Amino acid sequence: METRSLEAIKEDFIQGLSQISQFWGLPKSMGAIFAVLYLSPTAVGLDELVEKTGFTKGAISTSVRTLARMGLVHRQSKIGDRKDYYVAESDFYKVVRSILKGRENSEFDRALASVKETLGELEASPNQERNEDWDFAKNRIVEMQSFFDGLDSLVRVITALETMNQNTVQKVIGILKK
Amino acid sequence: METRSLEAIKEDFIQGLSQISQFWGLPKSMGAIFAVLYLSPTAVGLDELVEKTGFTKGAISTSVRTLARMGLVHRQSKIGDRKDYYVAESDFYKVVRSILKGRENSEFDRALASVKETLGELEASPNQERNEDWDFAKNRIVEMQSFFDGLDSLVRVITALETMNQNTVQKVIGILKK
DNA sequence: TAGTTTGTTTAGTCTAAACTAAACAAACTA
DNA sequence: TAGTTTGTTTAGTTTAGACTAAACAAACTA
Repeated sequence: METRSLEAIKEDFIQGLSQISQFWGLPKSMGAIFAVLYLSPTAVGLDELVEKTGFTKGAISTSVRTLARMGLVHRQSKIGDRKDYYVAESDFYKVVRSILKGRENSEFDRALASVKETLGELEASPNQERNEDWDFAKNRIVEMQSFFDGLDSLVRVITALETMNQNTVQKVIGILKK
Repeated sequence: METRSLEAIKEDFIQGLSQISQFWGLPKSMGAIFAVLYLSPTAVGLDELVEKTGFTKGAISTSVRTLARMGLVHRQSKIGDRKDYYVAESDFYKVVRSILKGRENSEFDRALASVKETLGELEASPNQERNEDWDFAKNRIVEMQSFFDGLDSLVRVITALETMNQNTVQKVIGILKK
């Protein structure tokens, strides 16, 4: 088997995370940036990110801020240096919880609220509208609500956890298996 | 409060699910189609979906097939009628498992495989490449692997479940809380 | 056979948003 | 003060992919 330089391998990794990023509907630049930071033992500045990823300053600037908002990277300052430096968050469980937390006020919740609103409107319908079709729709929407409420409780519990790690996952797996 | 006709309320619900669909990076048409089917007590044909959603035949045809592949809708035939009819899957837990199952051979797994490949290449590096930078990268990628492996086991267990319902979720929440 | 009724495929359009290049702003330095 | 070094914003380009319109295919019907 042919062996390759560490730099070449890192470049492949960057491409890989870019693909994953794009698969999840996120900008490819975000995956690339995270990949660079994740494999770097030291904090990395914006200009170095430009160099390593091939994106422009503007793209990096906006993407890295989004990453920071999601909790995937952290911004650092060095004393006597006005450059910003970035490091990757390497605790993925922390990342998961950070992303779940950022869910509030999101487009997602607004859309879900509209589903809840549908239920309210149905219940406010005058009696003569209440045929079998109405009953069916009402029941369906109530079912959907209760599913989403379950998910919501789950997310709430996860974000409230003080710690979360491999062991947490193992415990859950244990419960599900039996 | 003003009351509205059942049809008007349904239209709002269709818009709501279209939004959610788009939020998750899926075509809006998929959300709209599912909404129509979900609120319909009877199976619905392609032409009726066109009418109720406002999308063209082509769009409905492709979107509804994708929905079927994901397990969100089911195709039905009526004897002596060569039209296809569709119904919504109303058990969302079933949907979740169906989606998790369909994960194999997906773009996601191919990307993850490339991460695994990165690890293989690192381990095949000649000794003179192995400085602190190499060590750091190797450890980081091993950590990432183990996170994804944990997720993978979890998904595997979920897809293997014979049943999954509100109660399952409640049990998990119970575990996490304590 | 030609004509219908259905669903699929294809070629092209339109839109959203990621990205580039360059102007800008802010904080420092000589 | 003018000049640097940094990050951000903006105007415009590019691209991906959802969607439309129309051709097509397949299965039936007269």
